[in-house]
Amino acid sequence: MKPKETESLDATRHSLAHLLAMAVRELYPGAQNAIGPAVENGFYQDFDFSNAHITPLHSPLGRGEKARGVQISDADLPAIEKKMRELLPQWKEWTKKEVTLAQVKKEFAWNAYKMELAKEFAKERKTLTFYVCGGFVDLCKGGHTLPLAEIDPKSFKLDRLAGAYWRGDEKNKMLTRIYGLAFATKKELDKYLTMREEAERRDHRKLGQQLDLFTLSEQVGKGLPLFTPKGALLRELLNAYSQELREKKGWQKVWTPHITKSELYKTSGHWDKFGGELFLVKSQETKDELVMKPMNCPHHQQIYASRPRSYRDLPLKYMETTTVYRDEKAGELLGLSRVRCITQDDSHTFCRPNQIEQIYQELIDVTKTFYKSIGMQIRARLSLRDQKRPDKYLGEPKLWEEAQRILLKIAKESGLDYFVAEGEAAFYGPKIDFMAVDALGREWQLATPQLDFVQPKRFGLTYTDETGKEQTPVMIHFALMGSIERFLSVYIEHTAGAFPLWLSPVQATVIPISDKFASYGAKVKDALVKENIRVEMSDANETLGKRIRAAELMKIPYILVVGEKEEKNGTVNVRRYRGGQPSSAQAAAGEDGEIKLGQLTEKIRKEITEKQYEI
RNA sequence: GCCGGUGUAGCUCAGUUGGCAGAGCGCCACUUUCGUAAAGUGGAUGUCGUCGGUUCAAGUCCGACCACCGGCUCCA
Repeated sequence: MKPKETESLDATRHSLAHLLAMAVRELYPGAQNAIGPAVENGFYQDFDFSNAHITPLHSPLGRGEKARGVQISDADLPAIEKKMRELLPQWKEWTKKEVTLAQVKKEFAWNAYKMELAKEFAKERKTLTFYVCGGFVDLCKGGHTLPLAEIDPKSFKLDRLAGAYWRGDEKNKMLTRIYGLAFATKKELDKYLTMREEAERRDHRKLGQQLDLFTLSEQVGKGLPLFTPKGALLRELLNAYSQELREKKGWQKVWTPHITKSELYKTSGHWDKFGGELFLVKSQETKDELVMKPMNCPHHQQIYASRPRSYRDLPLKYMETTTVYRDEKAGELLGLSRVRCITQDDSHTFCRPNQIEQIYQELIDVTKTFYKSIGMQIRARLSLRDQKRPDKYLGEPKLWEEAQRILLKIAKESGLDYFVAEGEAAFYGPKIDFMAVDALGREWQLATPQLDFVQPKRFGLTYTDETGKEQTPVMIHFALMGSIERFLSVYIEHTAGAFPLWLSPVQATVIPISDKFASYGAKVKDALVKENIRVEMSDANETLGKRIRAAELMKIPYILVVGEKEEKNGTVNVRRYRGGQPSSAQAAAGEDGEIKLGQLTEKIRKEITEKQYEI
């Protein structure tokens, strides 16, 4: 979409927020409306219904019996939407009027929220303006271009109800927010709704259940997922690959415990920042104040500090896949995407400043390879500190500038598609975030190499340089997938559960046409097992169609049908996931259809080893 | 945490104004042995989220709690 069109669409969305306010105030006299900007896909308006009542005209229930305080639910949205459409034709022209605070008070004395804003704006010496349309007056800074009456009444829709704190502050009163969706045309609105349905179909929580990958138990606790054999296999395969790629570049596994004295995080600086998120552990034997580890960097630094280091030892590359624990707010937990036990494929590298570039290059290489193998595109976000708020960050400004200069150079030279985001840096250093783009076009922050000059200094880490002087090493944090749980939530939705062959928990299923061919089926299965291919054989007690359907629903990449013809020729009839019944043309091209057993195992083996992305 | 919604069989869901808890899939048994997305017959399956209240009678009405879902920066 061109910027100009976006602009006018936003103006329309903002205007619709005004219309929404009018509709609500007609149906619920006394309802106070608050803010109402355009948002990503539509608009919203916050309301306080505590002084509202339903007009008798619209609801006989409202008559006197509950004069004050109305509760509304999703069921009321259609009526409000209908009212909006009714009012729409009158919204022909926008009139702007500059007003004084006194005039605002005269119009909006009943609306505490409008008054609060108006008083504030007056104090800031902003010009107060009214915008009037369709006979509806509202305090507004403007931005209305189109006569609302001209839009397609079907191009917008009220979406859902939500609670929202007044001005986004949880100390304030919670208002009822009504969200609407609006697009330039009905067609685009429908397209968006279809996309959202698709996202729902791909919801990792749903697929996790359908494909038997993980489960949540009330008895275990919120945000603590349990992985089934298939899910655990997925985790292991991904992690093994993540570690294998780094192992090839010199990273070495280390191991650290899951609980630690809280002292460690006081030294690292995490206590002040994340103290509230720590799970506390009580020792019955000692007086130690223990916590579940929320991250691994301090532990890895203790390994570094365990003996004197020379510049010849650097870079020192540690990696560890381990679970850390964070006590997230209950309302923020969600499937696998927000959990309280987070498994990181973590690594920490200690190096000299002049080695940073090389390490980054290695990490970028690893990242590119990994994401290519799983079929996701990546983009890099260069996260720098907010220039205006230096107090948010630890460390000397000079080190920051140097670090930011280095990262910018690396980003430019890596050939990565990158963009700069100010104010997104970690408190201890700038970083490059890799954003993965999923099948629905959504972007997710996953892999993140982060440069850290602060922690090594705090822990007093040193190495002896070639002149015999003590120096502080630089530390680079890096997790390829970030958190495996969160990564899986994204990846399940990206693939809709149809994983590439090398990651499929079950790679092939053998389906003998009938019991008569079960022994040949077993032979085929054994041949695949011998090649370390994950294969199952279905029980011939069900009809062929039903077994094929079951295999398709479980998204098994290779469906191998064997019957009389196959047994006689020593072949297998290959049907790929979602490929339908193999045609003779495919067979001729050597793709699906009849294929010699030996050729099949070779073909599958090769596909697995090459980790080709094929869904 | 807060606002709104939902909670009935393993899964997806029905259950009118309060009156003997249901369907499909799955599961189990038997029959069928099949050539590419659901064979047939029969059977088992429930603390209707939990606790309390109203009632002759509660899945249904009232209250509290729990879990899950949508949302809570984007300043008229």
